[in-house]
Amino acid sequence: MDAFYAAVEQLDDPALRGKPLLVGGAGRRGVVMTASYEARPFGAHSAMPMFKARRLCPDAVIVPPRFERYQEVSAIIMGVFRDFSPDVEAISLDEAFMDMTGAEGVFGGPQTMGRKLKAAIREATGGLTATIGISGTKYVAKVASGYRKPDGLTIVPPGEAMGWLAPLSVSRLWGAGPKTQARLHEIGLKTIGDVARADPGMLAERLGSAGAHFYALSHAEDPRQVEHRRSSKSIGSERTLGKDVTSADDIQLHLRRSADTVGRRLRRNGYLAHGVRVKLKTSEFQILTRQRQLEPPTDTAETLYAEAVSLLREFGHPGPFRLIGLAAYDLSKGEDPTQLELFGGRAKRRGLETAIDDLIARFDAGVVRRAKDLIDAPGRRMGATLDFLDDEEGDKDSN
DNA sequence: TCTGGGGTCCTTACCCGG
DNA sequence: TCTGCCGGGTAAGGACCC
Repeated sequence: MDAFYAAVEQLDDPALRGKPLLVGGAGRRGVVMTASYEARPFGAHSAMPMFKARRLCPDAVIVPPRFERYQEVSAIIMGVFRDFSPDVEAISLDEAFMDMTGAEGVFGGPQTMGRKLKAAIREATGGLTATIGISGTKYVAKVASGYRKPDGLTIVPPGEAMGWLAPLSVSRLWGAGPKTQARLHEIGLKTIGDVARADPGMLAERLGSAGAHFYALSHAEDPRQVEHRRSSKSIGSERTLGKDVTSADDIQLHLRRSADTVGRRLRRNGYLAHGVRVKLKTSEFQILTRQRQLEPPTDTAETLYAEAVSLLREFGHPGPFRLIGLAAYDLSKGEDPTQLELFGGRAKRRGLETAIDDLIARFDAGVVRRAKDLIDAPGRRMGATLDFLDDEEGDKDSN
C-alpha cells in the first residue's frame, strides 16, 4: 500500500487530502511513521525524528497513529488478496506476497491480473492505492513493487530479471541495510550487477552466510516460497519515555505496564511464554537486554512482571534509561483464547488480577480504563469494581 | 528539543556433558 | 585421571525490515 497510514488518515478525513501529512508521535521524542506523498518532496520520510520532519516541512499536519483503524483496513485488504489467491503471506499491515501460480486462467496475464487487483483494493477500501510488483521470485517481485510508487504496476518477466536488477543500487538488496551497504561499497560493489559479477568465495569471506544469499539474489535466484501465516515467536511492549528514568521504582512502573500489555496479548492469542526478556536503552542509546526462561511457562502479567523485576538486578548499569521494554519469547500454543469468566474457577485458578486483564481485553478499546478495586475474600465470590470511560467528558463509574 | 515500536534472524560467547 | 574436541542449549548483542 502507498503511504499506508497517511493514506488511511486522508481517506477518513477529506480535509487532509492533498496536504502534507505526517503520521507519528507528536511528542518531543516522536518519529515519523509515514509521510504522505505531499510531504515527501520536502525530505520527510519514515523513521525520521519528528522535530526534523517538522523543520523540513513546517506546514505539514501531524496526526497521531490509529493502529486499530489501520488494522481494520488491513483486514479488508488481506481479504481482497485472498479473493485472488489462497496463498497470501502478510509481511506487515500493508504488504503481502501472493503466489499467483496457475491463476492466469482465472484473472488473465500478469498485466490484467495486476490491474484487477489494484482496482479491487481501490474499491474495497474506498480509494486507497497500491503498488504491485510481479515476477518469478519473491525477491524480484518485492523490488519491483518498490520501483514505481505510488499507484504503480511493474512486471518483470523471470527471464529478464537478472538484467533488470543489474543497474540497481545494492541498497535494493533485501536484507542489506546501512552497515552491509557500507561493506559492499568498501569492496567496490555499488550495483546489484557488481555483486552478480563478484567472486562468490570472496563475498562469503567478507559477509559470511549473507554473502551467498546476496549473490543468489543478484542472480534473481530466491528459493523462498510464499508461506502462510506463521505463528509469533515473541510478543513485546516497549516505550520510549518522555524523560529518562533512573530509579528502580520508575523502571518497575513501566515494566508493570508492559507486563500487563504483553500478558493480555498472550492470553488473547492463546500463547504461553517460555521466556521473558527485559530491554533497557541508555541515554547514550546503548541497548541492553537480560532474559530468563520460565518454568512453568506463563501467560499472566503477574509472573512476567515478577521475573522482569528480578532480572533488573542483572543489568550492571546505573542508567539513566530512555526506553524500557518487556518481551515474552519462545511461545507455545496454550489454552484456547480467553473466555471471560469473572466469577468462576478460572478466576480462582489464575488470580483476580489476571481475570481483570481478561475482562479489559474482552471489553477492549479503552472502554474499561482500569480496575479500581478488587474484592477477594476467602469463601466469598470474587469480583471487581471497574472504571469505565464516559463517552463525552471525563469518566463515570460503573460496576 | 535530537533519533519509535513491532518484530525476525544471525552471530558470538559461554557453559556443560559426552 | 587429565585433556581436547565437539555439539547442543542459552544468553546477549546486532543488523535488518515495515
